[in-house]
Parts: sequence; C-alpha cells; structure tokens
Amino acid sequence: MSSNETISTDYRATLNLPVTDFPMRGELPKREPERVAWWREHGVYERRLAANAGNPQWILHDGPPYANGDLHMGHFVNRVLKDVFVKMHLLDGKVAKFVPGWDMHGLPIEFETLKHLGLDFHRIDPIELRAKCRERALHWLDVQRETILRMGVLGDYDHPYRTIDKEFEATIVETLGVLAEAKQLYKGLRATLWCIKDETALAEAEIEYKDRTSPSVYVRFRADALQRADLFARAGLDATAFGELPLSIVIWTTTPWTLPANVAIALKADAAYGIYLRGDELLFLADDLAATVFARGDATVVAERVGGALGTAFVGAHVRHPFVDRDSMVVSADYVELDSGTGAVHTAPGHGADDFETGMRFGLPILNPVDGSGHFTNEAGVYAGLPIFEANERIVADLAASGALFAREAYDHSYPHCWRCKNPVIFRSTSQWFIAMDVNKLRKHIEDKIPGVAWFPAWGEHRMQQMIENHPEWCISRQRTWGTPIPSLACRGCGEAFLDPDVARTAAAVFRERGVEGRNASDLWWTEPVETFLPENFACPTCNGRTFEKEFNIVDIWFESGVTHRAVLKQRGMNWPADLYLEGSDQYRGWFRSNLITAVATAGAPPYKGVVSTGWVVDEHGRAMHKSTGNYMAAGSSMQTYGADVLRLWVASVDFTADMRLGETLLKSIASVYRNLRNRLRMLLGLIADLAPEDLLERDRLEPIDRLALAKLDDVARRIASHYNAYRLHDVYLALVDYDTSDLSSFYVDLLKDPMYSGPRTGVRRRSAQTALFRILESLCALLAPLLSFTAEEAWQHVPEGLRAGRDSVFDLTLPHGSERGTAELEELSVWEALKVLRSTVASGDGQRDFQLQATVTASPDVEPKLRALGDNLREALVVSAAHLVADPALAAGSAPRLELSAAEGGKCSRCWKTLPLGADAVHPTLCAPCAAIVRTLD
RNA sequence: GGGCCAUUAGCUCAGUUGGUUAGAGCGCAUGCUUGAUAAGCAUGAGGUCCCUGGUUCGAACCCAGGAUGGCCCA
Repeated sequence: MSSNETISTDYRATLNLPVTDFPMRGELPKREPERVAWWREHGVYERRLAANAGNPQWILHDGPPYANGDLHMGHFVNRVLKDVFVKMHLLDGKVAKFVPGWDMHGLPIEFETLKHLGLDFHRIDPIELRAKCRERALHWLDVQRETILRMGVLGDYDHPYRTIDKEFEATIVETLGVLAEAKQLYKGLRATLWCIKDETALAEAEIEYKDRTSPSVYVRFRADALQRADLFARAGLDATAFGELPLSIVIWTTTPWTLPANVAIALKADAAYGIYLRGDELLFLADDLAATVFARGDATVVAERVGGALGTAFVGAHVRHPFVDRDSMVVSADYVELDSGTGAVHTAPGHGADDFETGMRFGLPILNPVDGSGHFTNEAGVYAGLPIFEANERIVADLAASGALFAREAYDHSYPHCWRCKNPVIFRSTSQWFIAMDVNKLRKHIEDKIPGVAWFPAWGEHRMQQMIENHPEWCISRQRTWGTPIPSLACRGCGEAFLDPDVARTAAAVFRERGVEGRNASDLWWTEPVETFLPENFACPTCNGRTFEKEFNIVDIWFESGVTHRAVLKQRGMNWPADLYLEGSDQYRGWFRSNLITAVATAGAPPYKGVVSTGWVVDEHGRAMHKSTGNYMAAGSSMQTYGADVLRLWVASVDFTADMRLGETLLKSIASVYRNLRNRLRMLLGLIADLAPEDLLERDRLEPIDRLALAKLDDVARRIASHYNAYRLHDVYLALVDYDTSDLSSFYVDLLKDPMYSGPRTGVRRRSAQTALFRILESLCALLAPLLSFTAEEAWQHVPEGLRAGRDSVFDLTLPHGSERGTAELEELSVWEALKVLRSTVASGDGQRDFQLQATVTASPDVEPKLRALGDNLREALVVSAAHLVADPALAAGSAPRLELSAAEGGKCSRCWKTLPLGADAVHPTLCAPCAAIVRTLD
C-alpha cells in the first residue's frame, strides 16, 4: 500500500458519511407482520381518529366481500385502494372512519356449508343449518380478516359490520317495511330463473353463462281443416288449393322440454312469412329463413313458395299443439329475430322471461308443468314424473314418431347456469316478492339522481344509467334457509299473502330485543309463533281475518348488502351520503346499483357522493385469472412471496380503472422501483442521522439551493396531494417516481454529497442542507404512507427521535399540501429547473467530469442575478471545483444559460476530491485549504 | 348477439385544444464511480402509436368499420 493511499484512507474517517440502521433490503415478508402487530398494539388508527376529532368526516363506505373462500389479488386491489384513500384523508386531518363489512348470508355459504358437512338440505332442521352456516361464515370472516390485516390496512377491524348481526337483520326487515308502506313491494307470478338443484329462484346476479350442447329441433305445428283454411285466407291463397296437403307452422327450439307448456307461436310483425309447397306438405315459416331450414331436411326435396304475407297478418290464427290436445295461438313479438330458427318462435309463458311478457300481453295461460326439483307434474300428461332434461330425448323421439319432427341437430350455445352449483337453470313461473321499479316513478327518480354523483372514471355515469334503465323488476325473495326472512304472512281466512309495514317493524323489534349474542336473531321467525310478530289488534287487510301463517322466504342477499347505507352509515353516525364507494366495475350491476335503488326508494337520494370503479386483475398475457387455468394468484401467498408493499406499489403502478396485468416478470420490475424508493429513504436517513431539533434552521435562513429544494418539494407535494384527492393513484406514482429519480437522486442528493461529507460537521451549510433533507424526508414519509405504509412507517421510525417530536407513527404526520407562494415560487422553480439542466450537461460530458472541471456560466442579464444570488451554491449544483458567472447582454431575456467547461486548476484534494490548490498546510500537504482547516480542528 | 372499457418501446404508463424529431420509469447493453456500494451517475439501443378506410395542409389524437383482450348482459 502506497503512502498516498494510506493518507486518503485516514481522511475518510474525517468525513461526515451517511449513517443509518435502516436496512437496504426490505425483507418485507419477514418484517411486515411485525409492523401490523405494532399498529394494532399502538392503536394507531384509533389514535389518529381521536386526534382528528371535531374535523369534517370523510367516509369511504366499505362494500362487503362475501364471507366464503380465500382472497385473491382482486380483493387485494380493492382493500388496498380503499386503504390508500382512507389513510390519505386521515393524514389530511379528516375523521375518515373506515368500518369494514362482510356479506354473510346467502346460497353460496349455505351450499358450502352443506358440502363441508356432507348434508342434504331437505333433511336438516332449518335452525340447525342456519347455526352451521353462521359458524362457517364466521370462520371465513376470520380467515379473510387475517389476510386483509396482513395487507397493512387501517380500520375498525375489531368491530366490522356483518349482515348476520341482529341490528343488521332488523334494518333489513325494517327497510322492507318502509318499501311496503310506499307500495314499492308486491307479490306476483313471474317467470323466474330457477335452479332445480338448489330448488330456489335466482337473481340475475346469481347466473353465469356457460357453453352447453342442447338438442335443437324443428317441429311442425299442424293446422286442422278450419285452421288451415284460415291461414290460407290470411296468406291470400284459395282455401281449396292444394287438395288435402297438410299445412304446418314450423317452430324451432333448443328446449324440447318446454313444449308441453307451449301455448303460442310468436312471429315478427313486420317480417315476411310464406307458405311453401315442399314434397307432399305445406310448411309455414319466415321467408328469410326458409332456405336454411329446408337445407336441414332432405335437401333433394324441392320447395316452392306458394303464398304469404307479413307476420302481422297471421296474429290470432291457431294451429294444433303437436302432442297435447289444445291449440297454439299465433302472436307477434318484437324480440323475434330472423338470424336463426324459423322466424316462428315457440312460446311458453311459464318458461321464459320474454315468453312471459308475451303471454301477459295476449292474455295467454301461464302453464307451469314443472315442479321445483325439475320434474314434470301431472299437467305434463304422459311425461309426468320425468326429470325435464332427461325428458328431452323422449319428447324428441315422440315427435319423430308422430311425424311432427322436421329436423334435429345438436346445438352449442351459451346457456345460463347457477353461479354456485354450476347446473343449468330454467325459467319457471312462481310466486315471488318484487320491488316495483316503476311504481312511484322510482326508476325515473333514480335516473334523475345519477348525474349528481361524481363518477370515476367518468363513463361510470353512463354505465349506471344503462343499469337502471334495463333493470327488470327486482325479485327479492328466495326459497332457501340461510338468510333474513321476509316477514310476509298468509291469511288463513282468505289465503291472501301480504307484507305489512307494522308486522315488519314488529319483527325488527323482536330481533333487536330478543336476539342473543352468538345466535341468529332471525331464527325467531322460525321458532316463535306467528302471534309474536303481530302488532296489537292486527287484522287481515283484505278480509279482516285474525289468523295467519308465516311465509318462509328469505331475502335476496343483494338486497341485504343493498341496505348497508342504512345499517352502517346511519346506525354508526357516519356521513350520509357517504363520500365514496369504491369497488370493481362488476358492481355497477351489483352493490352500486342495489344501494342506489334502496336509497332513492327510501330516502330520495343516492347514498354516495362519489363512486370509483376498478378494473380486473388479469395475468401477464391479459387473460382472466382462474384457479382452473392455473394463472390464479391468492392474496396471502403473493404477499408471502413479494411483500405487501411491493404489491401495493404495483397497484399504483397500473391504471386501476382498466384491466391490471400481474405476473412474475412484472413484479420483478416493480420490485426494482421499490428498491429505488427505499434506497432514497435510506440515504436521506443517513444524511440526517446527527440532526437534532435545535439544529433546524428557519426556512428563510436556509442556503439558496436548499430553499429551492423546498420550493420543488412544495410543488411536488401539492401535485401529489391533488392526485390523491382526485383518486388518480397512478399519477401519484408517476409524480413520486419522477421526483425521486430526477430531482432527488440524480440531482439534489447527488450535489449535496460534497457539502455534506466534507464540510464542517456542525456548520451552517451542513445544517441548512440537513434541514431541507429532513423536511423532504418528513413530507416523503407522509406522501408515501397511504401507499407504501410499511416502508414509510419503517423509515419514519428510523428518524432521530427528537425530530419525530412525539409523532410515534408515520400516521401521526400531516399530509403536506405545499405552501402556495405565487410568482416567487414559480421563479424559484425555474431556477431549480435551469440548474438541473446545467448539472446534467456536466454529468453527461465525456472524459473529465465533475470535480475535475471548472465551469463558466454565461447568462442573460435578467437571469444572471438569480444565479448570482446562489453564491457558491451554483458551483455545488454543477458539482464542479470552481464556477464563474458572466452576464452577456447579447443573450435574449429568459434564455437558457450557457455552460463552458474546462479543466480545473490545482490538484485532487485527498479528502474532498475537488481539484483545488493544495499544500497550504504543511502537515496535510495533500489537502486543500478548507479541508486542512477542518482536519486541524479534529486533531 | 348487445352495451361499456382497453390497445403507444420487451414490461408498466405519459402524451394538453389535431401541429417540428412520440416521452418517462423499469428491464437490457456499455462506460464511470467504489465516500448511498447487493448502492449511485451517465450514455445507448429499442416504436407499423392494434388494423383498414375516411376527414384535414397536417392524425397516436377526430369519424367509420374491423381485430384482440376484459367487464356486464342476452
């Protein structure tokens, strides 16, 4: 080792290098759980709420996840986004209470419980099943809560709202009473989606479409002699033409089992229909489809159109049912399309929504020869007792035998299935409870209120308008066990079923007063006699009868979660309407809509001021994630692998309003962004390690460049705060990363290294820089805390205790908004930017660099004084050994300063590395004068 | 089949009322530094702005049609 190196090594110890325990590597999976525990133990959320008491509220109302199964990355996005905005408002001083909730009733849990216990719901006592379901739902709530807490969220997780709570059940029942009082509820016969496996009516939301192969059949509905003559006349044909040749209307269906319920054939009113002579028969169908239909039969048989008319001409005609002794009537309907089938649509009002509407319009009988379990009833004649899907084959065979079958084939199409048991569903007419969408102009009122809500993204408004416009009557009754009962009664006198507001209120009161902790309060509907729920002197509203029976329908869980705004916001004294709802974009049809409907119906206004919707997490190829396709990511294991903060950063790195791609390569790149941010925090911590509160300087006493740095900080903080406020989290991310890289890392921190390392330890220059660095760190922690909560907290707790000044947690900080100082600030920012440009010119040069150089800056007369005011900070900003400033009147006002570089004069100081005259101090011949002076004081 | 959304560098995204050579971060390559060091700085390569047609002096941007993917519905 040469003597020179020995000396330089020695001087290293005289520098003020960064010192911190904040580790370079996060080891997030290991450390994050400790921090979660710390937040809980120290009641960080509760303490901040208390500190904000008296300030305005800001309420994000939580849409309840379903308490069944593990959480996936979609849940992660949902919880984290909510958490980010809640924390941001907490840091901003708002009373941002967050009450998480769980949706705990309903078929999926009932189904899972039965499966889990290996039970058959026909055999088990309802109260016992309900107790088991409760246990099961609570189990999942705990599992999900643990995963959610691991994400680093704040909120009242010890007192979540739960749809199984007696207070919640009471609110549900009460709300039904309010709606009944407003005549918004009615009981009616409806063609309802029905699952024959689970034996229940299903809501739209409980349906999923899957591909299925059905038997597709073309069936002749033959006219008898009189009917034949009538059809001939309507088609403008001579009744005596074609001798005795039989005439049939050809229909097409993919559900042969619905034929027993056929009562009509629907035509398109304005489409052309023809009668075709084909072989030894006459066939009636739409002209546009005749060729394709005939091609499905014997293609060698020639067909010839002999007459016809528009569909409307045939409405009111009749033909014979192919195997039941009755007529089928020709009707018209708008939904008849000419892109498939025959243009003559088999119509069974008991088995289809459209068919039902048509049936009502033409006064057709609504036949329902199928029981709840999917077997034909006696009404179906020879098919009685057969399961409907098995009956398909038999019916087709019979049609073939009787000559009614024209053609058949297998048909692949998308068909509705039960979301839970995955079996195909059917339409079946049953008696159900409905919320009427048009009574009291409810639909209109809702539509009128939609523009008053702030939708983010903006297209949400249009989406919701469509959702309301197309909302069918809302069927809220279910024939299952795990749920809140609809307190409807049937009168023993007249048989009339009704939902009385006073009975509903009485039931709610019974649940509240007699519900026992740990049990289902609404069990009482099953266990108590009907009299318990009767108000005094209650009589049947129809016949004045005095004896009643309870009905045992439960309410649709979409209705339950649809009243959270009443059961949570109002009950817990939070803002109504809430400031924000935030959920996946599927909830326009779900929770956003159900809450909107019940709120407008019961309170005349939307329950939210703003709605934010998120896209879906898809895999790195843009495909939907499914357990079955193997690209599924569970929230828990992902956090175990990458750490919650890296995943939280990922949420901000993508546009959450659209699809969000997620995969291993992507997370690797996010992890490196994370490392950058983390290292910046580490550097800042290292630079202020020896700073104490009494060392902090007033802002106007800082060195010029440090004041500029704070102006830049104000600018960034203000922008970030406004992005947070507008829910533009991705813009927060962009602003943070940009500030971090281009302002801090490659500029400000870089240029401060020399003054910080080599200057006098307790000198004003160093304290000024440290003051600015601390303000930056403090602001950065606050700005990062909503997003990178773990890392921000960890960094904050590495700040010297005195500087933390009693703010134990990063959540005790205040969100910086940046002071607005008008043109003065704009000037400072422009100088800052100009310095960045000058510095990057120095840094990007070839050959000699930085301290090997000296610089001459030539500025226009208006800019020169601003640079002059920087004093030696100008040289520091360029990271050169000497800087000279010249004004040049030839330069246009406001033009960018010019830079000339040349080799600096002197030798390399072995302490500060700047190129300066050396040897002023004989004891330290390799040092420049300032370094020598400092080293002297240390001797 | 319908409604809505998305499509810009290998990846994630910016891109103002249509206007010069379309930008950033990450990744990659190269160089510097070794006093932020499992770090820091710099430089560079990399683009059919999904496709086709139209409007315009001029289109990533406006219009029409289509493709792919996603959500919701039928």
